[in-house]
Amino acid sequence: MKATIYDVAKEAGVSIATVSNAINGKGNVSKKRREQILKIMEQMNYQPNVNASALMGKKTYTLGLLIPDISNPFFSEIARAIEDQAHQLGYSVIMCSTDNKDERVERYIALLEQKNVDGILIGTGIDNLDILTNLQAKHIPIVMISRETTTLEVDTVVADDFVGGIMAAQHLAEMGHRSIAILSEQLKVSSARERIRGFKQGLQDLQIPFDDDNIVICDYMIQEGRRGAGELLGREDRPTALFCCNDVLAIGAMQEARSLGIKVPEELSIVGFDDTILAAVVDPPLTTVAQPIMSMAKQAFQLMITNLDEEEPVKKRIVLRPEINIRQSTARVKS
Amino acid sequence: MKATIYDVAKEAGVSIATVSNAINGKGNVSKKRREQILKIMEQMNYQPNVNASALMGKKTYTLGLLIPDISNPFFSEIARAIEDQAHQLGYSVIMCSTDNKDERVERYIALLEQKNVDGILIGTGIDNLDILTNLQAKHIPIVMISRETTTLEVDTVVADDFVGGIMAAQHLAEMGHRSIAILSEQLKVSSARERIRGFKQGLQDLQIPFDDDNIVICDYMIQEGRRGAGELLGREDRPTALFCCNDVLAIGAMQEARSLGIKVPEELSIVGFDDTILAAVVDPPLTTVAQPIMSMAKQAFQLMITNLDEEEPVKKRIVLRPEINIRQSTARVKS
DNA sequence: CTGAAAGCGCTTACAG
DNA sequence: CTGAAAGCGCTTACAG
Repeated sequence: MKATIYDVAKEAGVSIATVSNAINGKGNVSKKRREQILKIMEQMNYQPNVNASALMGKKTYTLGLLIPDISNPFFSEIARAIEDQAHQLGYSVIMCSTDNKDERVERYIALLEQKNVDGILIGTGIDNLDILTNLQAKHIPIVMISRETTTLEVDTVVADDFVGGIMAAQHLAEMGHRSIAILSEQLKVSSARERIRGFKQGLQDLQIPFDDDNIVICDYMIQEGRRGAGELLGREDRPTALFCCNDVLAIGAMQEARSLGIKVPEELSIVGFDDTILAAVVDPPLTTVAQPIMSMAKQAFQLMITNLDEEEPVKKRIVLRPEINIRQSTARVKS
Repeated sequence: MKATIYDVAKEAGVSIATVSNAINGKGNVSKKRREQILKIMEQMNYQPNVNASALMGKKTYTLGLLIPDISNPFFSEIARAIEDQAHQLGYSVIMCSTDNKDERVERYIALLEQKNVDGILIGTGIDNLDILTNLQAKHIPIVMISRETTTLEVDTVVADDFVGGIMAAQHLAEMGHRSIAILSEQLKVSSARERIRGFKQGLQDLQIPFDDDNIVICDYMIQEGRRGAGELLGREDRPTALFCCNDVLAIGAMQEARSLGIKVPEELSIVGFDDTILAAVVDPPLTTVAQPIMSMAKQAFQLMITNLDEEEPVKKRIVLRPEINIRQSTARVKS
C-alpha cells in the first residue's frame, strides 16, 4: 500500500496537520521537526496524493493541450516543447487531438473539466466561440498558442504570420518571380489568413501585382496539396513560384510538380511554412518560414503559470518573429 | 461555481447517496427517481468530480504514456492511436517523452503515481529493470507497446520485428542483392536486435552469406544515418543494398548516398522500417516495413483495460504481423 | 510551535 | 427503495 500522510504522522509521532505544514512550508513548524518529518517522508517514500489536495482547492498540476492532431509533425513539435516546459515545473499535460472538430473539442473539454485541470492550452481552431466563452465563465485559465481569436480577450502567443508572409514574398520577388500563386489552408484558419495577407502585402510593397484567382484553398493534407498544385500548374499561364501556407501543402505541390515533369526549383520555386522535419527531409529540401516553436511554448507556458497564480492578470498577446530558412526548393526564375 | 453532488441532491430533494447510486447504477433507485435525477443533472450541467471519486478507490480515468519523444513521427503516430482508443472510453492520456533516459523515466513515473493514474503504457526502452519491478510491486498496471522486456512478466504488444527483418531480407534477395549492409539502432533496443536477427535469418534461409562487419550502429537521428551510411559506402567493396532499422536512419542513408553521388535505387537499394510519414514524403519514396500501429494501439489498450478490471489476469504477449511496403528506393541490382 | 476538527466531493456499507 | 454516517487523503482556520 502507498504511504499516506497518516502513516508518516504516526511514524514521526506528530499530527497530520503538522506533516502537512511541514510539506507546504506553512504554519510554523520548528526546523528540527520539519527536518525530521522530511526525512521520514523520504524513508517511507511518501508522495502526497495530488488529487486529494486538489479537493481542498489546490492545483492538480495537470494541464490540457488541445491541438488538431498529435501525429502531425508541426503539432507534435509544439506538444514536445510544451511538455518540456510543463515537466520542469511538475505539471503533466494531457494530449487532446481535435481533428479540428468542435464536437471533439467539446468532449475533450468536458473531460478535462471533470479532471480538474488547472488550465488549457489551445492550439487548435475553434469555430464556435461559445466554447471559449463558457470556459472563461468557469474561470478556467486558457492560453492560445499558434491560433487566435480576435473577438475574445485571451492570452495568446503566435508567430508573426503576417511578417512570415512578407518574408516569403520578398524572397520570391528577389529571385525574380512575378507570376506567383498561393496554396492556402481553409480561410477560417486565422494563421492562413494572416500569411496570405502578409504575402500579398510583401508583393504590393514591391509593386508586384497579384490576382486572388491565384489562390487555391486546400485541406491540410498532402493529397490536397497535389490537387491544388495540379489545378494551378495546369493553367495556360502557369506560375513560376508557389507560396504554400504550410509544409504539408508544399510537399504535395512538390510531388505533383514532379509527376507533371516540372522541375523544382528550376521550373517552379516552392516555399512552405512551419519548417517541420518534413521540410528537411524532402528532396530538394524545402525553403520554408520557421515558427520559433521553442520560444512560443516557453511564452505560452509562462502565460499559463501567470494565469494560475495571479488574480485577474491583464491579457497579453505575444507575437514572435519567424524566420525564413532558405533551402533548395527556390531558385532564380529562368529568363 | 461548478455544481456538486450536493447541489443536485438538494434540487432533486433526495440525499447525495441516492444521487450517487443513480449515477453509478448501484443500489436500487426507482426508475422514476433515477430519471428525474438524471434530468436534473443535465439541467445543472453537473459533471462528477473524477478526482473525488478516485479518492474512494475508483479509477482516475487517466493513463500515462511513456515514449522516447512525442515529436518523433513514429511515436507521435503511436500516441495518436493510443489517444483515440483512450478517448473512446473516457480515458485521458498524459504524454511523457523520456528521451530514452532512465532518469526522465523515473521522474515521470513518480509524477504519474502522485496523480494516481490507473495505468501506464510503456513504449520506451528502460535500462534499469528495477523501475519496472517497482511499478509491479505497487500493482500499477503496465503494458508495453512496441518495446519489450523478456525478463519480466508484463503484458506486451509488439510488431513481429523478426518477421519484419525476414521480409526485408527476402525482398532484397529477390532483387538480386548479395552484398548487403545493415544500419542499426543501439543494440540495447530490443526491436533492433530482433529486426537484425530476422534479417540475417532471411538471408541465411536463402543461402546468402552475411558478415557482422557489415552492421553499423547509430543513434536514432538522421545525422547518424548519414554517418553510418558514409562509413559503409566508403568501403572498397561497397554494398548494393542497405537495410536500416528505422526510417530515420534510412533517410540519413539516402541523403548521404545522394551527396556521394550514388543513385538510389539504381546503385543502392535502401529499405527502412516503421513506415512513418517520412517514408512517403522522401524522394524516392522509401520501401519500408510497416508496423500495424492502429492494431497495436488497440490491442495495447485492450490489455490495459483488462488489467484495470480483472484481478490478476494472465500476462499476454501479442505479436502482430508487419508488412513490407515496396516503394521506389529498392530496385534490381545492376548486373 | 502543535493538534483537534471541519471540510473538499465523492462512495459504500448498513439500517430502516 | 432511500438516507445517515463514515471514510478516502489531504488542507486550513482556529484554539491552545
